[in-house]
Amino acid sequence: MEQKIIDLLKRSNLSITDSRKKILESFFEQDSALAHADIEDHVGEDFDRVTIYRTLQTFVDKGIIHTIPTPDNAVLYALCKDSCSAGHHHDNHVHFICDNCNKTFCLEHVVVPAVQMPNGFAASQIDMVVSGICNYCNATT
Amino acid sequence: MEQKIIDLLKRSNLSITDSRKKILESFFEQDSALAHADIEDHVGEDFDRVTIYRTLQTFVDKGIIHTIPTPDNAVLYALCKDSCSAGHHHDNHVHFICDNCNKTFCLEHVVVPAVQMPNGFAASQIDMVVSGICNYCNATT
DNA sequence: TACACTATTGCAACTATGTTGCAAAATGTT
DNA sequence: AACATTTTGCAACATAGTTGCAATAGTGTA
Repeated sequence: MEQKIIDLLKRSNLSITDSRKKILESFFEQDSALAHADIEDHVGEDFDRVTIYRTLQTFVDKGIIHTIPTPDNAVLYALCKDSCSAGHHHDNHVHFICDNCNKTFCLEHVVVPAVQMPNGFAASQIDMVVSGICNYCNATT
Repeated sequence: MEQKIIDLLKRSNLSITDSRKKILESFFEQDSALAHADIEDHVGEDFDRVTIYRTLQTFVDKGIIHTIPTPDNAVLYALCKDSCSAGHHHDNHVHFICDNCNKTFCLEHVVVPAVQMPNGFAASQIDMVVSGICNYCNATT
């Protein structure tokens, strides 16, 4: 784990710091997307709020994580797959928010469908967020 | 216009107040969706910030307006079509954000397509936000 | 390993956004 | 017009996010 994280930082041309390691760790330990507050909880008092903001921004810039739009307007972050590179996200999958456990997942294999735009409108990016009940909650109720 | 607004308020079982009239007016004068800040600009110093928050919330509850999720996590509001009623929004159209003029539009006639969910996931609501260039900006550049 | 250079962090202060309780004012009803 | 009910404005508070700057830690080089 430790080595995996260090490799990822090196590959992204980032220096290896405690905060970056700890924050990336949060993402690897969790299969769902994380809000800023979740990360603050995970890293505890070790790091300043501002450091977390800046670190997340750095990770987004380098293509390590991506942000997820949510209907309730909270900012969520999730790990990018390997096909993302600095400044160029390949984030065309559907995101899923569970109404029960409130976790957000990247449905990596569900591609956002194309839609026919009205005359004059040109689409460059499409975000699709589905909410409902996730597979874990469905299995346990 | 004045009468149209009063009728709408009456139909929604809301009392007719200056702030509600002025805020509804903002929506009727503008064909695109409005952020809280836009409304604050439009109504000027006439009303308290808190009043605007509460009025918008009331309108959402009564099915007069609906919120739009945006990728940059700003809250936007737009008028509902007549098919919306209190507590029951029929908001299954696609929303469009122009990268040029930054306005947000409801594409009333573009219905959100269905997507195949992975095993175990049950969808109850789907939000789709498209960004690109709107018809007005395309026509004038 | 020690040095110097650069990048990163923490702190403090600030802005923006949104919420709550309560008293005052406006609205609707009789 | 008088009353009961809503709605509003104010003040205070809570949360989220940003910026400048000095202190600190990380990196490459000798």
